Amino acid sequence: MPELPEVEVNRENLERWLSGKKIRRAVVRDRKVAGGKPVRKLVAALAGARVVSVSRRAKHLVLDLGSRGKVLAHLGMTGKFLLRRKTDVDPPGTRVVLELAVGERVVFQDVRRFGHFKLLDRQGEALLETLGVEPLSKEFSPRLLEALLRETRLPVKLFLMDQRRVAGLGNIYAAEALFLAGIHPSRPAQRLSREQARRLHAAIRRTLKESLAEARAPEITYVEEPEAENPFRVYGREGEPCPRCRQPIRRLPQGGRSTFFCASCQRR
DNA sequence: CTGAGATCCTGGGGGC
DNA sequence: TGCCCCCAGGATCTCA
Repeated sequence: MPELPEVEVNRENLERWLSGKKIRRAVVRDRKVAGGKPVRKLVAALAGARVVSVSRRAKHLVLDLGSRGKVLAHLGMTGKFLLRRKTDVDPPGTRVVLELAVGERVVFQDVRRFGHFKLLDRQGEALLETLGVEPLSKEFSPRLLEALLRETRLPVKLFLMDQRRVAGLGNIYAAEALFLAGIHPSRPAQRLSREQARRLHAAIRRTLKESLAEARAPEITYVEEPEAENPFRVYGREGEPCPRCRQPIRRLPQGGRSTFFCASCQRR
């Protein structure tokens, strides 16, 4: 579920909580997060390290520990970083604890354990190098998107989810962007017109920026917690009326994932 | 290269 | 109420 906007908000939080701070001690509660690599090395690198900065590349986070190296973190499906104070209990699913000042700690929580928190090694660097263009960067122009689309006949939905082409979109924002652009998710990437490429470019930026703003907004907690309502236009709305034409939203399996779209606004 | 399917993992929801 | 099954999904791998 965490895609670019959610990962960016985690980065901003970490930057605030950790940048310039010293990690007194680190505890890895689940060795799986370390990606099969020795936990001792990770813990040793973290203990006593000062965090220089926290950056993001697509859905990956990089904690710069200066001379101690770097940590590569991925939120997987359910990962998030939380700030805990003295008396707070670490939430279920806590995988890593970074102790800061007395009683203050940053926790990596990941219930479903798809996430990673590991030292950035050669392999990690190689992985980062395979990533495609950042969709919110200046470099990501309509022309560049058009050129990338020309490279493959993949259905455009799968194209958008391929991190080696455009990096940071997942199942949700790929569907949302295609809806905003009025493009059918099965359409081969190669066959988008220039105009469609331009619209898709604008739609990607819009949906990411909107969600980023939303994710940044401090959550309002009500006494009686109302079920969070679905903030998306088509995602998770099978059978509900399309916000534009009122026709029912349809669900289409693609690459083992569900794509939600409007068959009337997004023609083949 | 392309696309499908399995895998990892867990909690929540639906059905009975 | 309780149990089972299925689903969700990011990344990666195998297979046709």
